[in-house]
Amino acid sequence: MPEHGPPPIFDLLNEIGIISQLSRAAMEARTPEGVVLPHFSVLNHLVRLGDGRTPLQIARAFQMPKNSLTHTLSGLEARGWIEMRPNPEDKRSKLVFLTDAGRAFRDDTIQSLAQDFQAIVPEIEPGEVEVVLPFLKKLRALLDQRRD
Amino acid sequence: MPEHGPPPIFDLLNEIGIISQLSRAAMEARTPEGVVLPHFSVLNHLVRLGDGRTPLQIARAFQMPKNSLTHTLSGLEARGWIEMRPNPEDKRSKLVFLTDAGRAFRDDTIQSLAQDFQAIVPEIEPGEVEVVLPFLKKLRALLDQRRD
DNA sequence: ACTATATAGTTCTACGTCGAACTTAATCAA
DNA sequence: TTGATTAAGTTCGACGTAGAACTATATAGT
Repeated sequence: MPEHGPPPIFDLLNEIGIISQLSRAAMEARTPEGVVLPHFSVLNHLVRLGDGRTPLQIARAFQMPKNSLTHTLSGLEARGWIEMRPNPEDKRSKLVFLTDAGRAFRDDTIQSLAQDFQAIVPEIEPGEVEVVLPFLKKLRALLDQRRD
Repeated sequence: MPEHGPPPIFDLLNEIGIISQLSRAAMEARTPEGVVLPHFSVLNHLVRLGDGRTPLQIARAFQMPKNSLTHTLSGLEARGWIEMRPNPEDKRSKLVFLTDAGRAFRDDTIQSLAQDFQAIVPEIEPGEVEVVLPFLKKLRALLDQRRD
């Protein structure tokens, strides 16, 4: 008598939502007052993929509305972690560059978090990551293309 | 030149954060004005695990501060989807019960979402879920116990 | 029984987030 | 070139979220 509950994707998304909450809290506990996960995420993004990007490119990478990113960038700029320069190729646009202080803060945060996650890292086996991470990327891509 | 990046858990959490955002947006697009993911999550929780629980129990299940849950419950109550009754065993406390309208809304939402996720569900293989879901539960448990 | 402490839930306040409207510049059409 | 449309970024307003303080009740210690 299959009161066939919701498909497993609901369980997955439910769990993902809670983990997202918890990891954000964990991250923000290690970070100066008013510095929030998106701040770190943007810095990390710029380090890994290179700076000199436009705000819109960054916003799209995080599936985040551009007005939200404006707010995040203004916080980063106020702390001297990024610089906004005009985009020579498009006067409407800007380019975002990391400062040395920005790189330093990003590195320090990773250090601090890695230390904080020391107890967790060993519990994660490479084999699991090999399955889970691609799966998550697939799921993200599916959700992304689903919104017309 | 090993600028050895952050450990894989950072990638995992990053991906999880974005998926959480996307799935929330997808869910709220299918839902009446002002009805937000936690509303549905709480209803779903009560259906699956049974109602007659206290707000605090629910808040803990979602790793959510109790004051946030107060807000969510008041929204559910205002829409007639739950009832709050006094807890006979503890006069400080209350018990949360589903109404018929609440169950109906939950079922309808699942229907609508399942339809919406039709394109995604087939892409998810049972074998993947068997690995990913337990992994996520483990990760959640680790993150949870990590906050002292 | 009495006091101190802990717990359930709410209120107050601050803030991150996001849709909508706006400004300015680029692109496209004729 | 001119006018219309699209794109980049900001501003404004509404709202969900969460820390801190508060009220009321329960529990523990003596």
